[in-house]
Amino acid sequence: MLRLSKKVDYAIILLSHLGEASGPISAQEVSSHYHLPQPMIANILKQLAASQLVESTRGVQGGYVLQRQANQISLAEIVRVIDGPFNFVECAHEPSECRVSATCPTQTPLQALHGRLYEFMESVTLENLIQHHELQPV
Amino acid sequence: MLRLSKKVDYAIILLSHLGEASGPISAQEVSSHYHLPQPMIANILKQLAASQLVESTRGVQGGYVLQRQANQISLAEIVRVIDGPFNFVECAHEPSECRVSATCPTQTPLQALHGRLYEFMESVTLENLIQHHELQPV
DNA sequence: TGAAAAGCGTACCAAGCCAGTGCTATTTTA
DNA sequence: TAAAATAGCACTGGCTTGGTACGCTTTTCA
Repeated sequence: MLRLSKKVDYAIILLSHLGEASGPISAQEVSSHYHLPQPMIANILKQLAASQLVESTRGVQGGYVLQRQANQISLAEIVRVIDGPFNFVECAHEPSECRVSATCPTQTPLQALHGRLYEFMESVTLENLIQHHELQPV
Repeated sequence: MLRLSKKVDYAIILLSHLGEASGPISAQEVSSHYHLPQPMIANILKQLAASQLVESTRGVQGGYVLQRQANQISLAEIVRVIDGPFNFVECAHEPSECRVSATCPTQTPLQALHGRLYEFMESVTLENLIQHHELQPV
């Protein structure tokens, strides 16, 4: 639990791969390179394209390239695009949906915690993930 | 996604409540105080007791008390006890279960990321959550 | 001594989510 | 015009999560 979804894992791999390539890469290429299911990969790339993280070219010799530089793409953004908004605790975005928000003794610190994690994930870029850089402190 | 499970949320509330109480608190008391389902609360307290986070006393006037001081209980431990081992990425504990571990370009940095998050969650104590303390940097 | 208050153990279930699939249409190039 | 690609859907099976049920033991107290 509390793990990145498989789709996010795949997205990170895909984006890293694109980040290191020079030309457009097709879903087919990536899926055969990593032995991952092609339809899955294709779907994720579609999502990334719809969210303007990658640019797509149709047709023969088409494929995907990063739309921004790797140091301009944060882990938080990747997660958000694939899995939807990041909610470490329910009350972070929808306090009204929490049954105990009126009496909850830990709401404030949990929201602070959420903020800290979010900043952390914002600070980690695709470039960090590609280059095996030491991750800088939060 | 990437959120604490409801059970962990409840566990944090429970433990905070116990941390601020003087005597043993029963499942009944907590559930009526926060308007949470009693069987759910009882189950979580059982788990916490089985994991030596809280101490239980049976019988009339029985209930639960923290077994350690609030500054000796980390968020990581609460999550681990309720949800099982924390696996931000699959490869953090079971590289063999990852289909692409041989060729994955981001394994090392993701594991580093996992380590950073884990340390962070280790560093946040129940006391922090109770006292609305500023969370210290990672 | 027995009823009530509390925890213990374990099994169970329904709804929702996630990983993965399928299909058809469109675009581009050779 | 065929082949290689993306685009846009809709669908599904299985696992996880949140929550429930039930019978048992321990302790207190009238």
